[in-house]
Amino acid sequence: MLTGVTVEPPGLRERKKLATRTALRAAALRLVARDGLERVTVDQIALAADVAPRTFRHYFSCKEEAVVASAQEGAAALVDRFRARPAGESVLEALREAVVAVMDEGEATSRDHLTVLRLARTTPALQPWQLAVLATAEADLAAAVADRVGESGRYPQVCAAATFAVLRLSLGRWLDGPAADLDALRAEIGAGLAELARGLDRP
Amino acid sequence: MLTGVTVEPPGLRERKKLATRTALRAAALRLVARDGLERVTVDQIALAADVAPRTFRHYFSCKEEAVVASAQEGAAALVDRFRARPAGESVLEALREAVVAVMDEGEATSRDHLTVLRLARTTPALQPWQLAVLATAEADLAAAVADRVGESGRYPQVCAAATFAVLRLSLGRWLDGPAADLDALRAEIGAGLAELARGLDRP
DNA sequence: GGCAAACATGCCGTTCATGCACCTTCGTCT
DNA sequence: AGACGAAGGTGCATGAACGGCATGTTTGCC
Repeated sequence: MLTGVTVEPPGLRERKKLATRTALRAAALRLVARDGLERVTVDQIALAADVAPRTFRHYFSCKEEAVVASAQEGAAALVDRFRARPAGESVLEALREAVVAVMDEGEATSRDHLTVLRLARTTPALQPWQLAVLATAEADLAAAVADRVGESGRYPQVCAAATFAVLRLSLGRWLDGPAADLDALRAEIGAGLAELARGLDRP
Repeated sequence: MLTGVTVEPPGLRERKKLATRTALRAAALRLVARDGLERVTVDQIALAADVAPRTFRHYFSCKEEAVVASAQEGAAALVDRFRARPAGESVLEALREAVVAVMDEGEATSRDHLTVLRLARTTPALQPWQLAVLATAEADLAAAVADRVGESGRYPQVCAAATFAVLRLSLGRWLDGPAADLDALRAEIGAGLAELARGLDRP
């Protein structure tokens, strides 16, 4: 099992809650990707997700948060894959393989994640919320790194923060660059992580 | 000269504009630090800064942005100090010394910066905006690093992103830790940057 | 002095955001 | 099985936020 939290099967209530949340974030992403952030209201998102407008704010505090929620799932999946990597790999190796694993599997999730990234680059108002998502996932990744190396000091935090920074940069550079295929993205991320592994100082 | 942008002395209009902006961000920080983010309205901030409520949104899109604007000045100062470091120092050395220089000088600015950090830790709604400030400064720092090493590829971006990540983490760890003096903060930042210099991988 | 651009302000409508009360649905206990 | 408590979903009301537009005022430049 990859998710290390809930062991008992979630009840009907939990599943409905998750379904509502998923419907809301999917609707938010779809509408905003189609019409632009400014031309979508919370009411429209709620309507598209078949819930009352008031219900929307039980899940998200604003439409920006709903849009980037898809990226949150991707980041959480990355942490799960990292925890599942064999102990033989070094920390950065395991991280790189986890990234590759996440990209290779969930097609729909992966595409949502990339859609969010594209949106965040063209819509400045989304950037703060996208960064907040990364910061949240960063704490989880730091805990996972701490578990892996058996040490809970500064290193896991620095490692997690630097990794997500490289991930964010690499995706940006990939979207800016000429080659838009996944292999180019893997190479970009690998090169970024290699720089972290090698040490960042320069004379 | 440290600021490498404007060469001609700014006219009266520019100075008044800057004064208004400064008054607004100072008022925002003071009121929010005193009463909490939720209990301060944009109208109150504008009133305290002696401008019309409508004028506020010519400068900031929301009160959160006004509060973290103080941190933006601190980050911009760091980039300036980094550019001023002698060429003999390595990149991370220069960054560390720039941090020390910023902390040692501007007493008022430094305290505002730290106040923002403290607020951002107790007020989750501020976190996205604080991170956005760092991301903006990150681009400037990457450009400065590129100028220093004479290379505009991936390395400057990774270096700037990792540095700001370490800075953010170190300040957080310092605020959490027992010793609240500036020497402890310098040590924390130095240790974090040393980890970046050494390379982050672990077996 | 005069002119054009930029800034500050007021007005107004839309959207956002949240507290409160109520209803429905789910989980659990007996 | 039936009942009860808890939690989610909904509607309503209210205050704040946000942004376009028109207007007066200041600034920079000729």
